[in-house]
Amino acid sequence: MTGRRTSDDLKEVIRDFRRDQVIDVARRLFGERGTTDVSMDEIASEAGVARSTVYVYFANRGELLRACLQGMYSQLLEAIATTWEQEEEPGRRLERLIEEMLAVVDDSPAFFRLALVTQGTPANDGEVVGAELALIGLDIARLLHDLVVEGVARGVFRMLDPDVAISLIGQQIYGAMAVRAGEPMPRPRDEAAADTAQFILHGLAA
Amino acid sequence: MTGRRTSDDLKEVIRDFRRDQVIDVARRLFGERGTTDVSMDEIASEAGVARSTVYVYFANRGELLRACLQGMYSQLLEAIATTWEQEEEPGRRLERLIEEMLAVVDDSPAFFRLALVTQGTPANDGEVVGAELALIGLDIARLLHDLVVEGVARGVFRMLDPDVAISLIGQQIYGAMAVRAGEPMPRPRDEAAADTAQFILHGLAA
DNA sequence: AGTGATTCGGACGGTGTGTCCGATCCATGG
DNA sequence: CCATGGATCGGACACACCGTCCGAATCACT
Repeated sequence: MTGRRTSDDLKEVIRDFRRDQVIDVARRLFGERGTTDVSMDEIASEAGVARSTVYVYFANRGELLRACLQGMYSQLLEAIATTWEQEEEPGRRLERLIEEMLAVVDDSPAFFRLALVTQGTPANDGEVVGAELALIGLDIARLLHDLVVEGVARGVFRMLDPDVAISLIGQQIYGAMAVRAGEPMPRPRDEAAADTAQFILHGLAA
Repeated sequence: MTGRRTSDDLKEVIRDFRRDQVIDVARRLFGERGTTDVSMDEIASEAGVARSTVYVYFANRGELLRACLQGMYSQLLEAIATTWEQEEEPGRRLERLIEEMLAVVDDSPAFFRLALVTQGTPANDGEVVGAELALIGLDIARLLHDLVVEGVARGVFRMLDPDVAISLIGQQIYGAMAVRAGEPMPRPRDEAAADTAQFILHGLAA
């Protein structure tokens, strides 16, 4: 509403702003009540726009879901990146990594539950979201790979196939997230992360 | 009048038979393509009955889902029970337990994905199924509890809070199931179970 | 053959999605 | 000052699914 002159750049900005406006609302609602329970109607009205306008910015429900996931994802990656710089020791890094991922769960448990399910499903929402999730998984796997190699090099981890190790660690983290997503009153996040990390480290220990 | 009891019993049998007929189809379809993607129409026609007839046996979609889960569940418990008798050593029992659970996943991966999501959600399908899943979790937790106590008593596991141990083991298994449910071409089941069990046992080792 | 239960087929109202189009607002440029 | 074009609105439409209902047909048993 401020500003006299509108250039094409400004229109871009406005457009992005509108988009984010809808995405924010959708993320909140999806996070609170799950995806199947939130209609496009509700998102639109909550965001203060007409339903048809939402379809100007997102081709369909799936695209909106994808946008929400991408937002969650980039947020997560950013958090992990700073963690990665702050911590050096593999065990600490793992613990902080887990803590960041649990934070995502705490942020929007119901939404995360969706993320879990849709993995690999050819369902309506699923196919798009599943692909997105797979990419996230790959990125995290890369981080874990480096972490395992580093740990083995330092002699704190026993020798084992990095691929198997990644898979097992990933499974543990996945399970921790999923279980937490389902709990009405989860434990303090740092405690949970510490326990999980310690258990994994025991399993990896030399 | 004559043979009333037999007649009634027969009706019971027929009724159960019909029910199972629908449940079998539903389990297959849900397992193949997920729950959101299979309509009641399709289940009915695939089972060779009218849609309205399905609603004679199941109050709604949620009830049908519950019935499917219960079928899966009792099948799983039965398999575990025989395993439990065959195996004595905690490590072996754990490995076989995991193998049985992965078998459930292999049986109907898409369906199992549902089971994961709905946990704790107030979504339409979710609330009923979630409750069912919670019960299953409790039963499995009981088994794991005994297993941990036994392992500690034998001195093969290090001393740790059984509740924490159960939670961690559960998370690992949960993750293993979830990841496998999302994989198009999962590894041989026994290998996966062996790796997972071994990792857990390392984490528990004295 | 008669009777009661079971199943069928289809109609209905409700809800949600995605598409479409005219009406409206508003900044810009002539 | 007004015309123009883009963004937005609001609502209608077709489609799909769920759950309910009811009359008609079918079947099993006496």
